[in-house]
Amino acid sequence: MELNTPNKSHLISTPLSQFEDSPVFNYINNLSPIELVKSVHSSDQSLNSLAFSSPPSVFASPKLVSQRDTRSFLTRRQFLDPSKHGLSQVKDANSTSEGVSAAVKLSNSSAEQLGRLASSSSAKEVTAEPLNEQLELAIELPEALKCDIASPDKNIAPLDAIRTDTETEKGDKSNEKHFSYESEKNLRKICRIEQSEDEAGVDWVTLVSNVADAFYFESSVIEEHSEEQKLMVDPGTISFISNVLQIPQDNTNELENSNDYSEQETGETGTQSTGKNKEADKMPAVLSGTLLNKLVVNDVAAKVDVKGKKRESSCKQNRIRRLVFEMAGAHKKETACQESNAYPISVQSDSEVDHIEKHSTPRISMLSRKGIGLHLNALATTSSDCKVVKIATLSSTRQETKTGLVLCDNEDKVIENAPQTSTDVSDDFGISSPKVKRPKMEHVGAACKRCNCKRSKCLKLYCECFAAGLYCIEPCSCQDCFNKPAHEDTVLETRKQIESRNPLAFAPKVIRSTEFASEFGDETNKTPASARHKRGCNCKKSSCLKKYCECFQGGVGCSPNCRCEGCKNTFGSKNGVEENELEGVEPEELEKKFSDVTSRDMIEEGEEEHADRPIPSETARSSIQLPMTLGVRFSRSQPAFGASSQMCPSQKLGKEIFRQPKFETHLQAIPEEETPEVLNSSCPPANGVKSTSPNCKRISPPHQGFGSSAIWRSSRKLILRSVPPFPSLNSPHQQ
DNA sequence: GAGTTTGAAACT
DNA sequence: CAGTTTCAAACTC
Repeated sequence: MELNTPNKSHLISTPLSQFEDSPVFNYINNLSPIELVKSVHSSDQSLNSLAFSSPPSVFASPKLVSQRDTRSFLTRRQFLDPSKHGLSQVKDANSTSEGVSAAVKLSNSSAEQLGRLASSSSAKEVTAEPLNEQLELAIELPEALKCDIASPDKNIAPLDAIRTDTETEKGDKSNEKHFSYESEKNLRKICRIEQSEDEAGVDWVTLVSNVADAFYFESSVIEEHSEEQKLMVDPGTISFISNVLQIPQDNTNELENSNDYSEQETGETGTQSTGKNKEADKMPAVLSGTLLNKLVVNDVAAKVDVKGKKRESSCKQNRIRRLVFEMAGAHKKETACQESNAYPISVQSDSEVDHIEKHSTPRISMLSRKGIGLHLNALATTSSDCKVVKIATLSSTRQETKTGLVLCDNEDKVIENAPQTSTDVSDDFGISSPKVKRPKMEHVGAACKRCNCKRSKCLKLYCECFAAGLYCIEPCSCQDCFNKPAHEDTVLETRKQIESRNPLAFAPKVIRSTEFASEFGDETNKTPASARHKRGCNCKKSSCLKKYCECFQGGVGCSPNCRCEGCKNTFGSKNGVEENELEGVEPEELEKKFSDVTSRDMIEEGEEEHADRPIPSETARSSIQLPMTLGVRFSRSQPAFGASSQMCPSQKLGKEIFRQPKFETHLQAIPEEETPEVLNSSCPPANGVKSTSPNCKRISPPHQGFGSSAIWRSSRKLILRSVPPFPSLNSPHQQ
């Protein structure tokens, strides 16, 4: 456990100094204050590696970078804190006796460093230790740390937090391997959880709907507000945050308990953790590892956590949340949606959390997946980066773990599978209608995605799971599947090969309208869909009115890039001309078509169509976009990703810019969070689904989120009324 | 659930 | 780059 600590300090200290000295470092710092901070943090903990390593693709977008920076603070802190805490904790533990071994392990120097870190992160909690050079690093952190410190529970929390941290670290170290391996399990579990969520979904949905406002608020708070502010803002939020933060720790604890990493006190919480919890915990741990942000939060949470033992339960939730946060933070940061998502959760009281846990977890899982997936993808692509991170800490190591890859993948797929995502989303929300759920169970599975590959070994893009960057899981009916953690190397290699051939192979297929517009110009804008398929479709017989069409499947209109024949994409024909044709053909026909396809699928309930079937592209878009933004979850997801890349990868833009994005991913993972644009485009169906669901309320937000342009038009009404979302996408025959 | 259709992915 | 084959999802019955 502690083994790493000395090394860490080592690694961290040297690298940092070096980096700082390097011209490059200076240059970077000059670029933006935020970066400077990052650098500092990173230096402190080795997070740097993370920061640097941060998945390129994901971070590619400048926006993301900025956002990240902000989050990077958090994440860094988290890392640092955890490690710090761990150290500090160790010290404390020593005093207490628990951490003795740890303390012993820690060399004086290492201990000092750790203490420094700890002090920086959470001065109160950690006794002020002599700050050395590292203090500088700490200094940068201060604000964030202060926030943590600010946490009311400091006094109390510290110990717990520390313990948890230490435990987490221990657990992490010991478990790192486990994580990698377990990560998948966790993911799967998450998926399962999601499914289970559906059951509880209703409550969750209600919560979500209720909290929607809070979400926005949250997001703003989280992102913008300093930690201190957070504390100031709301105990509840704080608790939430703390929970989130704690999750890792708690998780670690739980993990330890479950895993036998009992080295320490796991006893307190550990026993409680049930199988689910364990799973969830594991997942979180992994996630936490991957997500620095989570870590940061964790620190705070730890402090806050002190309050209650609810943590245990909350921890699980928190873990999930973390994932969400991480996802949001890492990916979107900006996207209010994510935050909102996270926030809502955070806002909830522990009891609420517990109550929600089930629900939230699934979502989270979804989100996490996405987020993770994205990260993972980035990581996968930049595995090296991840490795670098390892130096930092357990968390980093965790990131390295393959799980990350898995997650990333998931996201990708999700993104791609917009339609499914929609369904997934609906599921998430979905909780809503039971009807939806069932049909979606597939989706649920889809959420995780399920494939049915027989000859591709799930190592080709034919495999949705693989294409999405996800590992195949139980729900899959694939044969001779190599897309499993056990074959990680193979998977990664295959991915590389595919990417070498087509760098965008794993990039999101759908691109936002904006991006799109920028690239294509007005035309794209004209198209109804808010987003476009990056490569475009090549449909000849489906008229782009069936899921065979990726554009349609993604819930986006066809673009000039499409080589489709007889395009009648209800989301927007590839050419204005065609649209015109359609339109010209007649609004009526369009309506019919749209209604037939979309409406049928989407709007079953009726009136909706009204809305607007015709939907002028623009109107649709506008409506769509709005929804997206509104859709807490969705909006976030995309923004974050979009900005960063993950979410919305505009395909054309390039994976680099946006990786994630497949519709499905959005939907699946997060209807809430990520769905964003992509989802919007693709999601519509999902939305529709949800909307249909009895829980229209819930749905509405999602709808927004989904925002497929076309959908949205109808969505307006749909949202309010319960529209069946997308037609084909979700349901189906399904129906 | 089996069979067909479809279009992307992969291959040549 | 174009043509063909392979593949698995989407769809139909």
